[in-house]
Amino acid sequence: MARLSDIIEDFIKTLLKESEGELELQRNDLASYFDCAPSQINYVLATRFTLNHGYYIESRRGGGGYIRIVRLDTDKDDYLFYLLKEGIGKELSEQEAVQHLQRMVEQNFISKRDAYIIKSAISDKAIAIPSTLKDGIRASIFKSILAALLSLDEKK
Amino acid sequence: MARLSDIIEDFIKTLLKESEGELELQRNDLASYFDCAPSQINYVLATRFTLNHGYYIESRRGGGGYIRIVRLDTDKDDYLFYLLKEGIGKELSEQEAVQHLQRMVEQNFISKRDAYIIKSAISDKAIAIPSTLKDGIRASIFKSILAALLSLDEKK
DNA sequence: TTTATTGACTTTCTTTGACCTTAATTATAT
DNA sequence: ATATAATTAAGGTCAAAGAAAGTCAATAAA
Repeated sequence: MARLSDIIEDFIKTLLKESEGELELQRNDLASYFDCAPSQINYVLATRFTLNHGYYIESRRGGGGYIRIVRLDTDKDDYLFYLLKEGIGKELSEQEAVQHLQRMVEQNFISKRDAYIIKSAISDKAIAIPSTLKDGIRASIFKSILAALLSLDEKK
Repeated sequence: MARLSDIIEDFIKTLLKESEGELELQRNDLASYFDCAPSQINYVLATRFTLNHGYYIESRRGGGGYIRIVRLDTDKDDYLFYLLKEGIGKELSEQEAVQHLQRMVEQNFISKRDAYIIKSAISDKAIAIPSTLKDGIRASIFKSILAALLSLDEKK
């Protein structure tokens, strides 16, 4: 018997296909649809819809709350997608980050202005914590920015 | 399922646009128009029309009472400079950061795309460290970005 | 041993209502 | 006519209830 988590994963991916890569759902609805604990939805999201997998999750609690799942656009830019999935590991130095940004500008994926803003966000000065932690934070911030850039939603 | 508070927020913002940023209304009228408790109007104002959001609220009780909402329009560089120098202290919550970003978008200081990228950089998820440190890092990253935005303006 | 499942508990956000304060108007007493 | 009291007409506050999602650790399954 296929694991429920896999079934839920497939279900969400089907929904995403039908809705062109962007989807808002109610955790409790989905849980009761599959007759499982609500927290299992979180488990599925945490293990199969991470940034590294190419998905971006947003959510809100309270009345009218939701979970929003965005499939990042693979076609948009292979290099960025590669960076997000494999090119950036657990840590990223300032120097490496700047090199990535340079290349992104050269490839015309972001403007010089974008690069300048992003650089300011991930600079050593901005990340004012003990240096042992810096590269880890920088990696996660950089990935988060890549996800935003790859996000389908052009309006934003 | 759309939150009533959001609908009321939009309604007020539409009115504000029509009246060039200044508006007087009756709490009870608005509440009965939306068929909600009067105190929900206060909730909307308290959560969506704060100073950080760029609004100023004045009111008066008793007969002939009113609520006056004023959108604070400012000069871009003045605002960024103020925010950088005084408006943001040692710590900045994600919520506050988003409020500032919303205001910057509404005032056309930055694009929605910019805001989206910046938001991704300062989100709780991106800053993956113990929560006691998060707001401090966020403040310093946010300031660093503000400084970048300011210096981009100077280049012109 | 790793991966899934479950459920108790927590946090966040929204909605509602009971009660409080302030201002204006109207009625009453001097 | 005037000062005062009562009434009415606003808006404010706060806490409780409700509506979501998140976390984490214990167990179960593979």
